[in-house]
Amino acid sequence: MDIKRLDFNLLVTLDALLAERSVSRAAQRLNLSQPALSAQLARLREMLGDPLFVPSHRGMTPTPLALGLQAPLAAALAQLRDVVTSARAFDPARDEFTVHIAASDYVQAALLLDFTLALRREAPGLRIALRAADAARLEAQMEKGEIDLAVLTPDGIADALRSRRLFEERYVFIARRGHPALRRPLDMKRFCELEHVMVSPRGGSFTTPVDEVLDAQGLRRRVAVSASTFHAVLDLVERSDLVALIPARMVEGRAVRLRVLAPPLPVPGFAIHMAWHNRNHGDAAQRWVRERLLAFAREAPLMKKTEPR
DNA sequence: GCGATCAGCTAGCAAGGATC
DNA sequence: GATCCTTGCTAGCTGATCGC
Repeated sequence: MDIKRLDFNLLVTLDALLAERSVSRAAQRLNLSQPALSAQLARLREMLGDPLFVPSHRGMTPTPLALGLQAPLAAALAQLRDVVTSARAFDPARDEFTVHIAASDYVQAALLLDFTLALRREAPGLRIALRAADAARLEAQMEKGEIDLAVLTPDGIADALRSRRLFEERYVFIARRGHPALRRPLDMKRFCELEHVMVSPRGGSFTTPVDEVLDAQGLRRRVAVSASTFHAVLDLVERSDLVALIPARMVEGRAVRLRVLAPPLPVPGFAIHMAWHNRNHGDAAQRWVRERLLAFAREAPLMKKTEPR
């Protein structure tokens, strides 16, 4: 094949078709009309000597050749984007851009809200869209450009994504100020007798790794409420005699209403990473946001002290 | 609802001629 | 030889339409 005759726009078209599996949706994605994209597909078919996509019940199914091209094509286009975007100068004080960040309610409260305010001071033209993280769909959302950056635990990050550790988190024990059970020191027996509220992001679960640690010691705590967000946990603990183990960063600034103690048993903490797609790796604006987030996460004040039990 | 095709339109490009 | 203008061709677009 003579590369001088190759229309590189057709490779972008093929990439969009492989992502969307539909001529109409690929056309929408590229801001072209459906006939224009259909014609480009016809030229791709002629160029590669393969049907590339065959009609199926809903949309188009890629042929083995098209599927085989998907990964190397995506990598090549990402490299091309790197070449172009890294050459573009980026000025946070003047440029206008939007970044879509996916994270859990914990990460949003513990890190991203303050980060958003700090970032806006440096980049007034910046728009930030905070979205709920869905680990199962994350890679596809990033591939489509719906999500630029995700902040989550490493087990939710697909191998194909790039990632970097932001910080380590630990759990603290919380109860409302004036809780009658905490007039005496908190030991394991009292810890297990108290009524707990825990987080189950997918809903319905009443056990966490803490319960496995307790189980190994032949102990059991009473989980009375399972909530879907950490905010609900904080609210319930502040308004009742329920207690909870909660990531330390969640209780920053709540010392007036809450007592924060070290847990009476070793509770494994967790790491928070940021993840991004190869397509954004070289983009100057995206890179700036990632660098600022990394610096912010490592500088952000973390409640290091807990009351003595 | 979807992809493919057609007719008509526009923009870009190469070739050829005129002018300096 | 360089530059400018005209002309014809081609690629690619859109809206309309067809068949599945």
